[in-house]
Amino acid sequence: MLLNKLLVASSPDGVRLAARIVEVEAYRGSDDAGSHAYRGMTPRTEVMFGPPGHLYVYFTYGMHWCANVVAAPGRAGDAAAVLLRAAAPVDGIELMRERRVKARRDRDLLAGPARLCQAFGITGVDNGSDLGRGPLRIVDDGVAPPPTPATSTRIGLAAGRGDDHPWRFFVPGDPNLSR
DNA sequence: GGTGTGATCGTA
DNA sequence: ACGATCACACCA
Repeated sequence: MLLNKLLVASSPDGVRLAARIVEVEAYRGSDDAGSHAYRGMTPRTEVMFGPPGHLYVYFTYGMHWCANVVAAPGRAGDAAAVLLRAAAPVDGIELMRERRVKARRDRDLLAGPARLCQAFGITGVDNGSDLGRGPLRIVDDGVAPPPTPATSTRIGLAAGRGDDHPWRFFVPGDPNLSR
């Protein structure tokens, strides 16, 4: 359960960035038509088939990066990942504002998978990085997950492409959720 | 608050 | 040809 865990990054200039994860989506593999891994492993999705706890980063719409945490698949040889969709700023808000000039208010800094990557400086060079060892980490600082996480269908999927699975999970009422 | 549209390019 | 999106314009 990633909800309410802390995403932490130390930028090159030593600034600590931290944000509390408030919205995620689960993606599976061969049984999930909405997943990049649906049609098996490709160069792009290789990391998704690898060890859990690593970062799967992909490029989409010709301009955006999005980041997933690789998870343990239901069956060996299959794939699973959790897309980081939104987070609440905790530390390093100044740097986040510099990287997200278009954000009108602070709750827009991390409210969306590509926005989150922009604020944290996550790009393709981070693909495959180990979240337990690298400059990007996910930390449990003792804040419990919401007792009853809210759920919905996943966002941005075409009809019939797994869009009916209720695999979006979020902290109910959090102001930093994606649109 | 909501809806609609263009941007921009790697992937299959 | 299309996408696990965003920003902006416009309407309410």
